[in-house]
Amino acid sequence: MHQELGYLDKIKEGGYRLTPQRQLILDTLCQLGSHVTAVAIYEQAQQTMPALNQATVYRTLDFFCDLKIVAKTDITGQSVYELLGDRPHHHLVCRECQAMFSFDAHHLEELAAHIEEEHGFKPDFHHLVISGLCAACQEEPR
Amino acid sequence: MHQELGYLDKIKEGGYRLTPQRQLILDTLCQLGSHVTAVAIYEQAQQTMPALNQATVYRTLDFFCDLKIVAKTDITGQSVYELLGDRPHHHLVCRECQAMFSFDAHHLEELAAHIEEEHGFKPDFHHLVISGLCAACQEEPR
DNA sequence: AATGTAATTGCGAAAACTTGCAATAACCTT
DNA sequence: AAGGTTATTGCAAGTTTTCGCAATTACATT
Repeated sequence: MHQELGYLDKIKEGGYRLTPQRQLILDTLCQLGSHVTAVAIYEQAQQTMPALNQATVYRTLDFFCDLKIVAKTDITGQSVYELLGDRPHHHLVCRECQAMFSFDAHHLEELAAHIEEEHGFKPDFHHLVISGLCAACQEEPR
Repeated sequence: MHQELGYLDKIKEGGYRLTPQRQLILDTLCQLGSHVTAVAIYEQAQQTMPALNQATVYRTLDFFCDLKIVAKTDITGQSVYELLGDRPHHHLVCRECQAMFSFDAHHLEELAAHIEEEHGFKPDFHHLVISGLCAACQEEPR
């Protein structure tokens, strides 16, 4: 159940340190689930560690993004964070109702091939956000 | 040469007003070229219109994004803005050297078809940013 | 177990961005 | 051309996010 161990390894491997703050923020991300704001994470985590600083939360989230432990996404003007599992996945965000859907990475493989062929550029595709109109909102008149 | 007219039409069509501020910011975007920060736009535009306010710049850029006149992109933690031409295009950003490359939208058509088929979701693909490793940086040892 | 080194934190201040509100001005109608 | 309506601006205050620096502390080494 706890794949958190994998995250801890990633931190250690890079020669970085495993601090209580980092563990706490990781736990909090697990607890709060997907698409949480930095402030929400801060408020929740602070209940366990009152001395925790906002700046530390921002820095830690940034750090996790660099390690690809966490993805930062801009959803309709809000920055939200989310733990990335082992398997890369992507998001479809409806521009009307803001609903989010996940979709698997395998669709992107041919796109990746095209890009690499034409531009010599090797895409990462860690976490893509595609905006559009969901099925439900396509039905509605307005 | 001046496709700015097209932009002006877009504004009018929506029932919005064409103010000197909006014209100025549009001009400034043309002048400064692609991938400029809001602050850079403000500083440049202010030389022509000293009373111009920062908040107006942010609101105007947001407004242009809604009208799809401008795209806002997060490049390595910085928000940058760019005029969109008639033809949608997308960006490849190298995670090492931060170089940017454009690529045409037509590659995305089959991806769009897949997504629509499987999820009933109609993607927009106005402006995608794909991170990865450019040809030059793939060569380099580190 | 004690020590040294360098990554990480907290703090305070700054920068970046947003928002509510009253005043202004674009543009539609006459 | 003048007037009315309402979108848009400027201002000032608020919120969110970043940054420099000194103090702390994780962890490798002894």
